[in-house]
Amino acid sequence: METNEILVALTAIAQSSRLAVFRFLVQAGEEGRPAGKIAEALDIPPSSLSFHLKELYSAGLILQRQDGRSLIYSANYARMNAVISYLTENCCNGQSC
Amino acid sequence: METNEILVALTAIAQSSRLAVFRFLVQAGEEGRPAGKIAEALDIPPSSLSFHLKELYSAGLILQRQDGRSLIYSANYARMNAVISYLTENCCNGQSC
DNA sequence: ATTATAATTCGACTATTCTAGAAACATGGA
DNA sequence: TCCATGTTTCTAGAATAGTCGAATTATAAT
Repeated sequence: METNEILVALTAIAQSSRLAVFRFLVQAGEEGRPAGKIAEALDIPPSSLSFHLKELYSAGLILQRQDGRSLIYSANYARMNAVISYLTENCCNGQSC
Repeated sequence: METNEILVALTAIAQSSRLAVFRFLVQAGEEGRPAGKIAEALDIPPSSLSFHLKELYSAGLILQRQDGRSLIYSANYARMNAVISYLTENCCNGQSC
C-alpha cells in the first residue's frame, strides 16, 4: 500500500462517527450490518451516516453488498491490517521496541 | 486507552506531514532526531513543523527531550501499539479474520 | 400503478485545521 | 554582554471537513 492510500485510510478513521462505525462493523464480523441498523445503533442521522460510510468505503476500509433494498456494510480486515503494517514498517532502527 | 485518546492519536497521524514525521521517527529508533534535522530531512518550514510536532506530542505519539538548544523527538512505540490494539479489539465476532 | 421503505445525493452552512512569515524565546559560545 | 543558533508562538488567511434537512433514487410489496 502506498503512502497516499494509507493517508486516506487514516483520515477516514480519524473521525468520531466513522471510528464508531468502523469498530461497530469490526465487531459485527463478516456478516456486517445494513446502513439503517448502523444509524439506529449509533444514533446518527441517515444523511450524515451515508456521508461517513462513503468515506470509509472509498478509503477501502469497509465493504458493501446489497440485499433487497438494504445496503449491508462490513469491515475490510485485510485493509485494516495493511494500514497497521505500514505504521510499524522498518520500526525501531533494528532494536526491539 | 479510551476512545477519545484514540481519536486524538488517529487525528494526529492522519495528516501527510505528520505521518511522514512519525514514520521518520519510528525508523530513527529510541535515539530520535532534533527538530531541525526533521525539518531538513522532510523539507518542512520550521514553524509548520513545530505545529505538527506539537500535535503529535500532545497526542502522546512522540516523546521530547532537550539537549543543549536542541529538542530531540522520538516515537512513542507503546502508544502506537495501544492505538493498534484498540482498532482490532473484539474483532470479527469470534471468527478468524 | 401506487405506496412504503432503505438509503443516497444535494446544497448551504458552520466549524476546524493547515500554512508559513514574522516575532519572540532560550541556550550556548566568544 | 552580545551574537548566533535552534525552536516555538503568534497571527490571519486559505483550504478542508462535517452537519443534516429536503429532495431523489431504487427496490419491494399490495
